[in-house]
Amino acid sequence: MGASKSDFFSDEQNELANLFKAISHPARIAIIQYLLTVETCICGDIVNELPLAQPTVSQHLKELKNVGIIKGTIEGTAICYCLNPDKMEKMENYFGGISKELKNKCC
Amino acid sequence: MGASKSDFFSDEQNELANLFKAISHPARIAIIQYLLTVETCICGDIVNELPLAQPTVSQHLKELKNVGIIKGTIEGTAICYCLNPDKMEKMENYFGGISKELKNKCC
DNA sequence: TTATTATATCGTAATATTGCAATATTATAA
DNA sequence: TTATAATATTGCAATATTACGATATAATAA
Repeated sequence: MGASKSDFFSDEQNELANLFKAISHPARIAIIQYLLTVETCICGDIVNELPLAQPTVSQHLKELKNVGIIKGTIEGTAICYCLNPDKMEKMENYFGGISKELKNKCC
Repeated sequence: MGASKSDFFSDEQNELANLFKAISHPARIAIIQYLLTVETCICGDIVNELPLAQPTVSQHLKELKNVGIIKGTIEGTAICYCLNPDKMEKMENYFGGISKELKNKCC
């Protein structure tokens, strides 16, 4: 046996879990943070911003891409990454719903 | 080498990553969901709500407890779990900050 | 005391993640 | 065409996560 009995959970539960898994690593939090500080979406040197080797950064970017949190378009030799507001909003809304619920409970 | 070069990232980046890691599994999303539907914090039978064996559920609860997302107090034979609004708010605020930033960018 | 009930911990197998060197790919420049 | 630059993929070692049977612990009930 091992990891992940996702068949027994709802699509919604699995999607949320996958989105949160994508941002559950400090390097990927840092990538998102960097994308926010850059003026436009045209970036390119994310590798130089992180204390990790190029293949490792590429892998982290792939994971963010796989769940749709970032989008990348080819811009000559470089690649232009930007955040996908829809996915960020999906996660934000999850907490929005929860904090409303919590106000009606004890604790 | 392997997992986690957390020393190279900030405390804030690591804390956020750890919080999101805690909710990056459908079972733990389901646990949070269940805690929200229960009227009061006095619960107990979370095991029966999930398609997982008792030791597995206990392990998932432990991970949520470790990062402070849930709190548990002994209530006779059972244990009363409830969500910690502070941690939920911390995650919610993270997205609040981001969606503000995103409004000023392209994409 | 001896059940019983609820939860936690231990041990272990299966699988997933992280990180990077080496190499491949892709697009432009010379 | 042959560099050069930027990013992706492959392969692999180290480590982490997931799941659960067996067992331990803690609180009440008989």
